[in-house]
Amino acid sequence: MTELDKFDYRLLELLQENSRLTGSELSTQVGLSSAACLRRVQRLRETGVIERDVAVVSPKAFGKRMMIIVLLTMERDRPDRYILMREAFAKMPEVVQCHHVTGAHDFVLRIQVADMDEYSEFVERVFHEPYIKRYESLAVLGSLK
Amino acid sequence: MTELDKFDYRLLELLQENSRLTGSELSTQVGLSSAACLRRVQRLRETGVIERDVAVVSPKAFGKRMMIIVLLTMERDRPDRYILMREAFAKMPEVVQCHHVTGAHDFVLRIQVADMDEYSEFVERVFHEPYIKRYESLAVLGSLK
DNA sequence: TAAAATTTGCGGAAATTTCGCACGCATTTA
DNA sequence: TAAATGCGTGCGAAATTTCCGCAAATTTTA
Repeated sequence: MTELDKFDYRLLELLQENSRLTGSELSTQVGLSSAACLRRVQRLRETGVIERDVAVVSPKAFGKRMMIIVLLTMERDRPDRYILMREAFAKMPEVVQCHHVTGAHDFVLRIQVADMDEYSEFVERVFHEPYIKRYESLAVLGSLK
Repeated sequence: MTELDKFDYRLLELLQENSRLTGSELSTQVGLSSAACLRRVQRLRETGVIERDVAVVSPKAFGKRMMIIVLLTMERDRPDRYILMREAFAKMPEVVQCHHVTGAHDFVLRIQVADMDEYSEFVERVFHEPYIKRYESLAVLGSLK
């Protein structure tokens, strides 16, 4: 893949904000013709610089009003457990993000639920397992980006 | 806003995966005409159920190969500092996500940088301030979603 | 500096989205 | 109960957007 120039960076910047911008809208912002913009965007997609395009759905519209970040520490006896955990988290609709990390904790999860009841039910179901040593819940008051 | 039905949920599910699906592609998956699908999607956007559409850019394509989660604890003397901090974080390109949380920590940041040098430079510049009491860096080994 | 390769802008063609309209279905109103 | 009203559908035309070929321009290579 060839190098990205300032036009590509500008396009990426714009599309990260709003991927529905049309060729001519991009054109006026970037200073290239509409066709040139679209060609470059197409290429950015093909080469994997743009991995995918997604719709961001409001959690509130789904009635999911609470966000919680969980720091998870597992028992150290079974390293293969990490892979299983990741796969399990991937399937849970409450888990909107999951990072495997180094340090005192093993996983950082971002959880989205309707209310405290739903969360405590989730905790009961998922975290009360023998191979989970500790978990710390941080309620999110507000977010950026 | 009126209630969402199973067609809407199906559309949201599909568009969260790939927001570039065309009307006719949605049509075959959902079982409504192309026009009906697009009308519903348009409505979901207007009513804010779909907040926005974004391109997901590969951090690696930008040379940002390291992801770090930071747990930040501030001094408790200046509550107004939180707002300033959030605004400051919003402007930093390294900070791709920022949550203000309750509990032992105050902020959870997700940081994206090229390498350790760039990270230590960032830490030096941002975290070595008198009103920051403590920070814990968790290097991300892998992520889901 | 000349040749080669890449990218651009300009149309027109193809694809996609938007819109008006008539219809069916359910709920409300008289 | 019958008529009226509202809402969403499918169809097809119009509008918009994307895609693609081509010649000119620009950049890279030798």
